[in-house]
Amino acid sequence: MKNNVKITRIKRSMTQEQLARKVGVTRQTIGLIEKGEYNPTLLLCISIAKALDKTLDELFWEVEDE
Amino acid sequence: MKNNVKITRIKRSMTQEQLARKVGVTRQTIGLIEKGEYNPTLLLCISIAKALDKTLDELFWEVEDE
DNA sequence: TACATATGCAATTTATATATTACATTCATT
DNA sequence: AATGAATGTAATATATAAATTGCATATGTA
Repeated sequence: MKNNVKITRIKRSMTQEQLARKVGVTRQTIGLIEKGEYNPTLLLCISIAKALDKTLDELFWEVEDE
Repeated sequence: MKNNVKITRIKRSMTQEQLARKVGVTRQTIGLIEKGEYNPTLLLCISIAKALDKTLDELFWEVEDE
């Protein structure tokens, strides 16, 4: 479950902590999602996408394998 | 959490049961997701999208409110 | 009418996403 | 080298996605 969260967050000059707070989850949750060994819920994916000004597809669609 | 699963499934002439089987979940899970009062995981959303030949955005992105 | 198919829905159980707490590591800066 | 900020990671607890079972309802059709 690879995704583009980490690279996009860094481009936005945000820390995991900042993204987590904006999205309303803990830093650890963001870290695990970025690591790709996690299966977040749809609402969380949508929140992350909006926080990073991206769409679901841009962050989570056919990033690799799957 | 509205989405376009139901309308797309019907266009494809599939039953909830058929979609559920193709995706590997139960009919009830599909029913609840279509009803929109459910928060499926990303992997399930991706499976549903592929089963219906759509992308995440087409099924789950800014369908309404949010 | 009677029967089959598709769907809605509710209760309970199970699996897992997420929170919480805590500590280790990396890296930049002083 | 020492300090602090950012991140990795692990154990346990809690919330909730999803499974399971079962029954009700609607609708088409023989």
